[in-house]
Amino acid sequence: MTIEQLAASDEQRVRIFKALADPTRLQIIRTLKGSRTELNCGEIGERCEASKSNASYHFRTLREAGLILVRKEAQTKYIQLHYVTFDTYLPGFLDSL
Amino acid sequence: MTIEQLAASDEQRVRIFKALADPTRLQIIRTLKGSRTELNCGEIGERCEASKSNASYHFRTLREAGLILVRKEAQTKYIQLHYVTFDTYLPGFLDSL
DNA sequence: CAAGTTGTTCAATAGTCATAGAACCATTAT
DNA sequence: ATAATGGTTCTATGACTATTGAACAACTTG
Repeated sequence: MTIEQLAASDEQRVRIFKALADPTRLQIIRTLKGSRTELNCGEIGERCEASKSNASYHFRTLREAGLILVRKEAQTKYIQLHYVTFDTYLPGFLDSL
Repeated sequence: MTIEQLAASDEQRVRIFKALADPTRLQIIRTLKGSRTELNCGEIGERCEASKSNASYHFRTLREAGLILVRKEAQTKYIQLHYVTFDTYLPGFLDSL
C-alpha cells in the first residue's frame, strides 16, 4: 500500500471515527442494531430523543461516513446500518456495542 | 446492563472515537504498532511530523482515552499501545489499520 | 387545491478541537 | 552551578461541531 492510499483510507477512518464520537449517533446505531423492523428517520429520532433537524444532521454525518444506507419510499426514508463499512473498518465493533 | 452503565460506556466510547478521529493520532498509533523497539515521545513526534507541544497534546488525548500507556524512565517517557482497551472496545481494529 | 406528513436546509450560537510558540519543569551531562 | 535534553503547560487563534427553530421541499390525503 502506497503512502497516498494510506492517507486516503485514514481520511475515511477519520470520517468514521468522527461520526461515532457522539452519544446521539451511538444511540442511533444501537437503535438500528436492535430493531427487528425497518425504521424511518422520525421513529429513530424519537427513540433517540433528538429534534427533527438535529436527527437529520446526525443522519447526514452517518451517511457521509458510509455507516448507514437510506431507502426512500414516498416521503419516508428508511434507514439501515451499512454493515460492509463496519466490517471493513471496525470488525467486531457492532457486537461489542 | 442498566441505562446508566450504557451511558457510562458510551462516554468512554466517545472519548475513544474522538481520540481516533485525527490523522496525526492515527499515525501515532500506526507508528507504535509497527515499531519493534520501544519509542519515546520525541521519536514518535518526529516520525509523525508533529511539533513538540502538538505531539504532547495528542499523547494526552490518547492517554485520557486509555489507548496508550506511558512508562517514565528518567526524563524520557516511553509509550506503548494499551491493547486491553483496543480489544475491549475495538476488537480487530488494530489488525485492520 | 388545501392541509398534513416526512424530512432537509439555513442561519445563528455556544462549545470544542488542533496548532504553534514561549515559558516552564525535571533530569542529565559538563 | 550551568547548560542541554525530553516533555508539559499556557495563551492565543482559526477551524470545526452540535443544537435549535424557522423556512423550505416533496409527497400524500381530504
